[in-house]
Amino acid sequence: MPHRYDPRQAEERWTRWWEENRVFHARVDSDKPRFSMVIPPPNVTGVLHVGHALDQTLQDIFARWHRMQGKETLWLPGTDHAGIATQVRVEEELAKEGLSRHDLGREAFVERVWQWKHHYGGRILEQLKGLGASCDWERERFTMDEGCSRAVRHVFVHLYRKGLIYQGDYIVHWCPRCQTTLSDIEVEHEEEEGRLWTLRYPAAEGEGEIRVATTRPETMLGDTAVAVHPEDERYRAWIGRRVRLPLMDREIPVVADEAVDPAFGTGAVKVTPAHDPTDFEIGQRHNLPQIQVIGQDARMTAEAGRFQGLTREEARQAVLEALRAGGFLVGEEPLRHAPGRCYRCGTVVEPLVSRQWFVRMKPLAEPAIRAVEEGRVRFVPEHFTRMYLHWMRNVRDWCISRQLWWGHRIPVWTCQACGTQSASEEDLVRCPECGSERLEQDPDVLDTWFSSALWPFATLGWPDDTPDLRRFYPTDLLVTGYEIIFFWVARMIMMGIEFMGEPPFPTVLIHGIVRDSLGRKMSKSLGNGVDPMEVIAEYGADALRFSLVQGVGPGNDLRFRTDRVESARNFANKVWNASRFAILNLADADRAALEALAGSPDGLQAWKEREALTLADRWILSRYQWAASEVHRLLERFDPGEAAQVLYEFIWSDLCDAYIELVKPRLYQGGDDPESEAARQRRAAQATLFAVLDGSLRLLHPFMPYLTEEIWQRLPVHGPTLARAAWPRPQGLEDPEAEKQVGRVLEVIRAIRNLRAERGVEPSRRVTAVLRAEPALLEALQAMEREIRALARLERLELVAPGGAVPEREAAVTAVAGGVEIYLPLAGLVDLEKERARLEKELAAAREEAARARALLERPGFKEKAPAHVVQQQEARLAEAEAKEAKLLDQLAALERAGAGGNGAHGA
RNA sequence: GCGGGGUUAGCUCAGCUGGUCAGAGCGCCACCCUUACAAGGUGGAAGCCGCAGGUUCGAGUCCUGCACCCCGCACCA
Repeated sequence: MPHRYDPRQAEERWTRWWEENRVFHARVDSDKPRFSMVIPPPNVTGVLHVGHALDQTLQDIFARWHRMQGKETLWLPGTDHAGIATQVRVEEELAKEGLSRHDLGREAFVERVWQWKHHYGGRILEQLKGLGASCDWERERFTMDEGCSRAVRHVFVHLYRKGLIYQGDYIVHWCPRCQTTLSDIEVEHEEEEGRLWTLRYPAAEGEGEIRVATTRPETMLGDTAVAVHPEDERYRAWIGRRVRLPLMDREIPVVADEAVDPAFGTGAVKVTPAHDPTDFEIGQRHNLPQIQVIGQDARMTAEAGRFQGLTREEARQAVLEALRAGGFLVGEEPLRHAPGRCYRCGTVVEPLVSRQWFVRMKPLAEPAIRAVEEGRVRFVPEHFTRMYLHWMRNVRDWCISRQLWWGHRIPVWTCQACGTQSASEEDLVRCPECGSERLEQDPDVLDTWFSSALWPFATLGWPDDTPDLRRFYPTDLLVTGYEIIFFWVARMIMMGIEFMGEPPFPTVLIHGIVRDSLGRKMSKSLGNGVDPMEVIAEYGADALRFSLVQGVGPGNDLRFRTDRVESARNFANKVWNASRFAILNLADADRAALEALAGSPDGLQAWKEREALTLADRWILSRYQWAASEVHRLLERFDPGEAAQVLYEFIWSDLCDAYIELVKPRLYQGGDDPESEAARQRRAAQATLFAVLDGSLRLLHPFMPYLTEEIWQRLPVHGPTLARAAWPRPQGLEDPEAEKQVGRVLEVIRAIRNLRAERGVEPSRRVTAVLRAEPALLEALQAMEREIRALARLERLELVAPGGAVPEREAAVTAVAGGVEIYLPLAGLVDLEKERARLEKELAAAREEAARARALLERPGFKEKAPAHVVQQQEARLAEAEAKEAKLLDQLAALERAGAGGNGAHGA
């Protein structure tokens, strides 16, 4: 076994082996309890970023955990067709050939996108395999595959017939670059520096003028009114009058509307119903005409008169100039505002009036709200519930039509003969009303999220009643980031209830986003993204996974730091080397004996030489038991970050730093005679080491699958794959007495090491230690004498009962730890002054400790009201501190006598 | 404006149902290539747990107020 873990070759090998052996395949016909989960489908054009890596790692931990618990585990992978992103990608490719999609025509273009998808799409899933994701790759799905497409049509037609999908002329967000509509949540607002101009609109008749403020002067060309608040005294007289719109020479009315904020700007607002959502609504209320002055290409239309053809930006300048020239521009000031931008490309969206398809949300939202209120769907951490409910209670209708070619085409046909509009699951060739074959299908496609909303059941075969669907729906857990709670989670809940009669999952585990080391969001424009594949190449997939999980607090964002990955890599190497040590020392172990110990719930209980286990063995088994139950408990609470921390600390501190060192003397001792005491002790050590290592690898496997599988396969006894080995359950190994005693022994060892370090004793120099303690403790020290000598690097260890002789004060350095008085006779190294200083410092600490416990115990009401075990605990703490204080005082007194009688340091 | 989150060691963050909880990683100091591991070992320094009150026998841990930071939603003429 090499002395360093090499992730690369292990990862390649096991990725292949797991897949070839269908280790992650979920059988629909097994009678085991099931666990099912669907992947949040990544964008088919996408490449893995570190945010996916976190999301996938969390899911994989739960999938592997349940699989090891014997559940028939389905984790279903796939991608979504990402309408805008994919179409844009292929259009860019075409552009290099000097072509546009219109040159190809719709059919050929869509064909071309499919080709692209087959070639490049889904690379992200290959990357997921490299991360160790234990998906059932045989069940990979795509939102545009045949089954999902059928589901989409079925859903559309159902909602259409139910009156929950309607078509209407509304103002919607239009992205001039992507050339499509966007839903409300696809528009992002971020504050930036803008300007607020004040314009002067003169009265059409009579005297006066009204001043309006605007951030978009170019839209004034399409103004069809000025609005003021009905209660606003300043403008009361203006209501009903008309003003003359500059540049356009058009008379427009002044109307009163509640939507106007009298405190903002001048208190009067220009109304452009065709280019502003609020103005659109004002226009509806007052029957105002809509004049579209900006087109879908973000250039001025013919309605803009002499400004026709200019871009929005050019028009703004030109309009301002013209206004200024005409004396209509009366003010300009800076203003922070947040214009809407396309979440895909960042272009400022243009609100435009057009005919679009909408989903009526209220009827769908109500049961989805109830499901969460009644706890049938639960968010973890819980506070995301409020976010969900708040949004759902105020939800607005969802614009689902997109002016793209790549996507599910809206299954609605309009008869050119009789004008009937029909929705149909099958392609319509004949008008159901008049029988005409002159039918035209709606040109738009559906929002990608419309199909994603069906993901948990469409991927299991719905609308057919399939065995998969019956077996694996509803799923058991959804893991995703908070940024898509509205986009995806809420819509899945609505659709799941509407079409399956129950929510698609009982639990939604929400995590934060991964930021860069400075806490900034990762973005292409900043160039601060981290490529997980590069991280994997350098540190290994397990290290990346572990560093992400370790850094994750419930629902919180986390910063990606290379030093954490490095630390996780070091941990992997630590596990590797500890295992290497164990495996080397298990070479001659009795396989049959180990067999009984491997992963068996009562292996150690039933082990035939159980009585040979030492205090140290019982200690590590107890610690292991604690770690195992903690990890299990924390995973049940959906807190893998804390679980990872428990494992890290148990393996590194207890197993590696303490137990392996403690066990070395026994393992290194020879013994040709298998009946000898030495041989028995050695077998006990091997058994314990094996049982704990085997169990630890199982516990660690969901977090670091490759490393653990690679090691596990090298154990003298192992199964076909750790991925399906049994998850450790309680085995009754708790041993409080052993924990306490070994805890004290370790304290003593640390104190001796401390004394050596402070006195500058070379590590290679063997010294003698004299320990004085109560009989009960003495027994433990006696039992572990060899281990103490090894770890504290002692030549000799003398154990002395209370009152027994200890070295002369001037000839030894001393300490008190774990209830034991420690004397190190260090000829020539004793400095009485330093000794005094150190002992006094310790004494102060002990006194402080005692004082704290005493204060608590003496506090009025404490003994009466605090639970008994807490009182006992504090009493024990006080007794311990007082005992230590007494011992230190003894040592100090001895020091005084020595100091008075001698001249400090001299040989013993 | 409504809602949520955060403020704990130099840095990044854990601390669940209030009672050894003052922790980890990285960094820092000293010593050590001790036969699993220098991607390591041993020892060490370092924090009045944002501020002010309150509840309680007892509060980083619960409540109230305040300050600063972050994020949703709405508004953004």
